[in-house]
Amino acid sequence: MVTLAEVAQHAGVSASTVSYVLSGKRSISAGTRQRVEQSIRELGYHPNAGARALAGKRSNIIALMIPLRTDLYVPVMMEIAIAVATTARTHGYDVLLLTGEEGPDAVRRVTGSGLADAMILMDVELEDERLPLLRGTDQPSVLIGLPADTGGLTCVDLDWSATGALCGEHLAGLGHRDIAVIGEAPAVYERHTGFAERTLDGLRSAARETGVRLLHRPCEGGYDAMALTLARVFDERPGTTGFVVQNESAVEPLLALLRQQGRAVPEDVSVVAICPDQVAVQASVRLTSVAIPAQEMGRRAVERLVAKLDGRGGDEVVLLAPELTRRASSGPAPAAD
Amino acid sequence: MVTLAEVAQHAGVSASTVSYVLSGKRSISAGTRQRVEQSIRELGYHPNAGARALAGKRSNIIALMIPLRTDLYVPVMMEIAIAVATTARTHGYDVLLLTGEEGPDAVRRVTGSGLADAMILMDVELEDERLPLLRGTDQPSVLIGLPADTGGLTCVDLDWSATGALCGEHLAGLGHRDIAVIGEAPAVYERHTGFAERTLDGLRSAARETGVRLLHRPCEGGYDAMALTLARVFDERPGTTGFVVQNESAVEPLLALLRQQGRAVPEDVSVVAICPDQVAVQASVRLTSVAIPAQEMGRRAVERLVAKLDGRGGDEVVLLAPELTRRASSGPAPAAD
DNA sequence: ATTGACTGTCGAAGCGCTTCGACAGCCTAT
DNA sequence: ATAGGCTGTCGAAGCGCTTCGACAGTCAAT
Repeated sequence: MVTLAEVAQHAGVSASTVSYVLSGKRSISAGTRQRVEQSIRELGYHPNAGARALAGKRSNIIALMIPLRTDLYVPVMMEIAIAVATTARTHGYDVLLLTGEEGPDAVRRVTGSGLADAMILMDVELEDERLPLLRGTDQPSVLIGLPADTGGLTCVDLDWSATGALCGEHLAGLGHRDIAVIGEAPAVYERHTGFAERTLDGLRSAARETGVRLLHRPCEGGYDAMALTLARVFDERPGTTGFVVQNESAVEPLLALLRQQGRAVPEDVSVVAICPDQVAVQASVRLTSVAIPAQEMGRRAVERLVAKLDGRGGDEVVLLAPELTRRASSGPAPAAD
Repeated sequence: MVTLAEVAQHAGVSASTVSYVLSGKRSISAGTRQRVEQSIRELGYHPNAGARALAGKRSNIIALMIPLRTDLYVPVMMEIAIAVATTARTHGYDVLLLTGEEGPDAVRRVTGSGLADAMILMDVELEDERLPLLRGTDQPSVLIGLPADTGGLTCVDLDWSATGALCGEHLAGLGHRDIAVIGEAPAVYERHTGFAERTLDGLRSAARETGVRLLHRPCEGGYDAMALTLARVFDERPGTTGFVVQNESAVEPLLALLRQQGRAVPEDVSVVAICPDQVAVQASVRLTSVAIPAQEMGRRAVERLVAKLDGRGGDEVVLLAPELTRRASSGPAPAAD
């Protein structure tokens, strides 16, 4: 293993000079710089991360805490994680992967040990038990997701309430009067995940303003669960002509079941999905949808975090505006019989 | 920030004693140990990771290199990543997330800087450009996936060739004579990803031995691509009654298209999928499938790696035996007309 | 009693880096 | 000619930990 001292010797300068060439924190003459850089290349020198962290009091590592569950939006989580890792690298940071398993202890451990300089938390619940810890430390952090109280926190999220409203308004604007919302699994609501509740809020207020009737049904994914849910929906509201689906694994089952029941999309029934674009275009009917901008969420989170690490900017809530893309699954409500 | 020295002072012992209490590398009297542990708890001490890495020459970090692409088996990748992170924690390691983006440079950087003690590589190609680097370093590594030449490497993977054979034998055993293989996207074969080619090899040799005809067609996922592919298959081999699908995003489209064409599953056509169990049971027809044991692959990879780090065991190729679960999508071939 | 082997603890060195203060050499303004 | 200010480089201290060798004390065997 090559050390700074060896590079210094090879280049005929002192260790501190090499360090300053590397960090750029003091001016170095062009000649010296070139000689040092040459030596670094020739010897294949890589600064030792541990020594750097110890002496410099920064690890250049960002911790990313992802949910342990694989029941929820897996591709979205993955896309966020990859965007975080990629963006972090462009700022000179590496990413440490933590699962939710350890819970608040992971926050303590990472903060306390100086393993990471900062952290990004995903899958934030409305009353998340990790929040007091974050507020109580001076280590920068960014949440992807919105807790109930955002005071003293930096958050990045899709504006779910606007997303719900957008879906509601779209269907209402097409003349639908009875709308069913196929939501995430019941467990998601039970643990008070912000995005699910907020979407519902947005839908409700849109419904109120447009005089539309809303029926919300949580739904585990898959065919069987969806079949049951759908039967109940039509049972309770036979006149339902609009669907908003916020559950990736219910999308395709819903389309198949509607087809099977002889309800044409979009002639008889309109469907709006809240899902990644890829899912929307790969479905059996190209879906009108509000995209989940996973990549952008990951990127923005890192950028906010790096800004904080550089002492730029403070706490802030970044809400990304939803965009509805009209595709083939939504159209005017059929004339009432 | 609390340091070792402060803990030592608080407990009335020397720093080295505290260190030995922590590491257990020398015997400590029960009384001293308790006093030290008490002080650690009271002060909320966490050893500084950088200092540890520097002095101990181990970072207790495992690097995990995941593919940048999100076009391939995303849930599988995610599940592996989570299993790796979870298993690593139980052995006292954290996980550093690297994307394939940096390519071989990432290997150099991590190895050279001592950032990680070892690494796990996913999405290994048959002639992967990272392999020479791994062979040339004494840092332990494990591949998830099998390159062409496994000499001097430790690999963990599903036995894809056996998987292909198992699928072929299952369908042949049910009397099917014409089998179509719906594979991954053409790009996957072009970049010589081992698992895709090996599965095909297994299928081919099973076909040879059972006298079955095989038609292999790569396929991008989604409905449109699948529709095109399916049309070509029946065009070329009208008598096809068995399908093997190795492409998550083609599974549901295939089922829908078959249904649409009036071909009943499993009465007219049998389908065997190679996919995670969750996909198999959530599909519109519960699919006979060979599961991709993502969790186990992640777990085994970490365990092999930890063994190597502890100086136990050397290079080894671990092939997990495939298991075919018979569900509702496969049955006897229909009598020939 | 004396030796020898353990046990439990300590002090000090050192891991590879960053950073602070010092200073030589040079240039510009007086 | 001299003071003052830059620029570029160096030496040394120190970050918080691990680990090695030393050693005081205890106990069993001679």
